[in-house]
Amino acid sequence: MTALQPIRGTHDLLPLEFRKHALVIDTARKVATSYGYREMATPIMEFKDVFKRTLGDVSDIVTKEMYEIADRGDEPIVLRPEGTAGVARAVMSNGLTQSLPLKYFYEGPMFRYERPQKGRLRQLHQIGIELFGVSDPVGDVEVLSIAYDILKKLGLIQYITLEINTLGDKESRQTYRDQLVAYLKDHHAHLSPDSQLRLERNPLRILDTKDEGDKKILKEAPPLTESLNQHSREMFEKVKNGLNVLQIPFKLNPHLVRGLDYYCHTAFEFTTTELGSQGTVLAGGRYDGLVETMGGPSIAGIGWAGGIDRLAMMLKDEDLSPLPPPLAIIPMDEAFDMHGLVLAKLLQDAGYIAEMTYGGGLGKRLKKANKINARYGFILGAEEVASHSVTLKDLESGEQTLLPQKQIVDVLKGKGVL
RNA sequence: GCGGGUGUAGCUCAGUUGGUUAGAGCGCCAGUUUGUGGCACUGGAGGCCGUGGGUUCAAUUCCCAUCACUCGCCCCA
Repeated sequence: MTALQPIRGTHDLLPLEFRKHALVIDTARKVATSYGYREMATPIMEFKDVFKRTLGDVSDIVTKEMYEIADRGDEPIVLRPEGTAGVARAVMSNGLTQSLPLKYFYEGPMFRYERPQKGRLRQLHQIGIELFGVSDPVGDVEVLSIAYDILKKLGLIQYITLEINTLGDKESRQTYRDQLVAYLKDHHAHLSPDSQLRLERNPLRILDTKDEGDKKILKEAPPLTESLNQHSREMFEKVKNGLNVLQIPFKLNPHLVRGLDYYCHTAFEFTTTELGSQGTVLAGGRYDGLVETMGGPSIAGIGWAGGIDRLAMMLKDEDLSPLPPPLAIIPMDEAFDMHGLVLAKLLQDAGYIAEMTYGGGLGKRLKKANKINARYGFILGAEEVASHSVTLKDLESGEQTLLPQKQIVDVLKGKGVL
């Protein structure tokens, strides 16, 4: 039986759920396109180095969450755990650093070897936006605006809060890191075990702790804002101003720290309380140093990734537009099935959704027509076939009329059916 | 990776203080209705009670392990 289960942390997307995914993707694609962002796709597999170099050697994603694939070559290959590094790699591979700015939208599966939970899968699906070559904060604002529009169009924005913070540039970040570490070292013994570990590996993440004891210690800690240099402060001011101008509400969260190494300056998260502990639904920030760490020129970058699975989970069945009712093709006997298929094709070519009913006589097939929610049925019996006609039945009123097959498209149009 | 909970029919869930053939509702199939559906009535199929092992005369029930889901932590979208 275990062989019949999907692999842990993966899911089948049956039509109902698939439509929610599709709605998220279609909405995002439409909005991104309206901002001039172009859709692209990178391979699902990459050399391990692409992520190792960029995400930071100590991040969980690199140290323990990547699916490594056995390959015949020597270079280790992995299933991509996130999208940005691959897109940055593609920019360099294709020599696109000469044609800035670059504006991209992408969508697809990512893979992380984690313990599955609600909203946390091993195969997860993301939409994402990347903007390369714009160091001005107007880029930050634009990218945030795209995210906001998408969430709004999905009807989810009322359940979602935008939190933002700045990490400052490299210099500010380093200064602050030193200060924070110095302070926390004095309190080392009182920190939670998790945070003690983070102090070595990624001290900034301690700011985001959920431990009450840690939180108390952090209250007295030097605030990040004081370590920001002039430039970093100005950047952040402009971002906040821009959001105000566009009337995008946000909450400052000085404890917001992105996990991935490549982030600097603006960091943001769209969060919800609807999904339990997996509250982040879309997140990102600025990553000016990313391309350079991969061995390319120094190019500014900013972007975000959104969790399709999480967003889709927030959608209700009613958020989906109802499927148009199909036309049911009803041969009265298997002998007329082929005639039915021919008739169906006629309707399909005219732009209608025509669904065949299979097996059984008239009564059984009418039942099947009801089940697929058809509004009209096209009955084909010996009489109809002999006279190249068809009986059109209104499945709501029961009213039916015999008409020549040639006329059916016109008749449907006359009834206003499309 | 760490800690807690759950696992009975396609779905939602009863139940068995360890003891013959494990139930309901919905859904599915068929019949009443062999050129007329929705409603109704009648009947039927479908479960190695997640999987493997142990204890016992006897296990779906108790114990252990395992798998999956789930809640929290870690991490992240």
